[in-house]
Amino acid sequence: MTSPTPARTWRGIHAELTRRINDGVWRPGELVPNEAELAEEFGCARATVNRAMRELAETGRVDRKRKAGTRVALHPSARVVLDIPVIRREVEARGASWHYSLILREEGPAPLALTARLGLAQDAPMLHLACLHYADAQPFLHEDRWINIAAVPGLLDTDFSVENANEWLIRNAPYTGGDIAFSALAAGAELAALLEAAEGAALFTLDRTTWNGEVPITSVRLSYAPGYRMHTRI
Amino acid sequence: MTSPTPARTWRGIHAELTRRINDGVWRPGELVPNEAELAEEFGCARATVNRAMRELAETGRVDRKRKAGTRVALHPSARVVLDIPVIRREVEARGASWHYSLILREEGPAPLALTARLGLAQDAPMLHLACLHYADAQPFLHEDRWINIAAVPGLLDTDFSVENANEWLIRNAPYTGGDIAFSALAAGAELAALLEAAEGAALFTLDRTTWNGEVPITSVRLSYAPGYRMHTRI
DNA sequence: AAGTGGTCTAGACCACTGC
DNA sequence: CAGTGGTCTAGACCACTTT
Repeated sequence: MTSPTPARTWRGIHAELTRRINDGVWRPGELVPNEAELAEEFGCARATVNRAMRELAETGRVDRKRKAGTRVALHPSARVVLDIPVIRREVEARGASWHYSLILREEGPAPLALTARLGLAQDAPMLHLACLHYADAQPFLHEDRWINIAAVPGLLDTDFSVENANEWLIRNAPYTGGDIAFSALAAGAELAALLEAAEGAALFTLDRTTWNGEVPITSVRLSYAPGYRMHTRI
Repeated sequence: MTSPTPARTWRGIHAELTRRINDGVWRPGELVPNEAELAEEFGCARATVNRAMRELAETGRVDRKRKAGTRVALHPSARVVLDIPVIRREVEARGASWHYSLILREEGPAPLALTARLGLAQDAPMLHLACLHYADAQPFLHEDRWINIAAVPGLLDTDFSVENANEWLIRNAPYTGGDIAFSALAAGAELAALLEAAEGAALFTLDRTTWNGEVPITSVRLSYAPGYRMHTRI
């Protein structure tokens, strides 16, 4: 086993620390030497060790606390970075041509379940959009979206039968945070018809709500056509 | 809108750069000032700007290339960090008690589709395990796993009716990389029965294959009971 | 060849937190 | 209070990429 990564670099040190954890030199829960000691051992600056350790902490391999030191994580959970691209680009990346069709546009109050979750008044004006994204001639995903009209200037002036909401919002409604949930749902009759799938088919579904500070921006459910896989590397 | 983050820190600079992108001060595709110039503007060291910029690059807000400089990303894709915990802990985090039952243990060759994907000989000795994880008395997920016997010392000596494979492998078979795919699958008759779900129910499914260098370690499919949601914050 | 980001250094001070 | 990680600095050299 040669080490293709040069030592003394933060990558080299990261690799060596990873090895020590994997090989059980440092056992789960165990306290590892502090940065100053490791810097001396590796003959490098403390900042270099810090950089390597920070990566290990970000991926959950170690837990770090001031004064308490650094410990090998007891329950290393796999941490995965998912890239959720703009839908058009995802379709095009598959070599298909993308197009898009607006199915529904409606102004009015949202379901109570939604306004409650967003912390909005029940009668807050919302824009409800539903659209289909196609890969070539095939339905790719169904987008069901509610947008907080008060939070997005210019929203009502935009023609979403031409402009697609997914990309328009990225450009025009920045957000500071939000949450995402993935699940599997059985296609109801209407959704099945739209996606040209069998009723009850298993659909990969993504629910995303975004906020700008305290202000809710939009809540969307993306239902992918059957067979969709979201893929990434570790 | 006060700025609770002090300027001059990398977080403060990160926030200010983010603001400039969000507010359109720097448009998508546009070249932003180089690190030295920004360091001068903010009155800080270049390393501090570098740290802020690195975060922006990691989350896909900007694209950086040596010599070419830093540009605001044209197609910002949402980058999401998913935490996939050890199953037992995930169940316990819901306040349920976890238990586990081995359904199948079989040594022998794997299906051709699998060996081919792993780059193993068709007759490579593999261990096939199937198990169910429970939250209290309710089936939580079904685990269908193949393990490369040659790559995992001590594998055949382990009693997986007592020890659960998920955690045993974490401790005993480190990996350097792999891939993960999420999808939605309809429950077949057997799986539906095991999960006490209706046949055809939509199941959230995770396929994960891990490698240690060039050596395939294990390939597993986790099928969660209906209703499961994988959740994270942005 | 030259410009840009990537990294490293040696030192310093600060912030948090367990004791 | 004292030990540890978190961050910042000023400077340097390097690696990559475009010109």
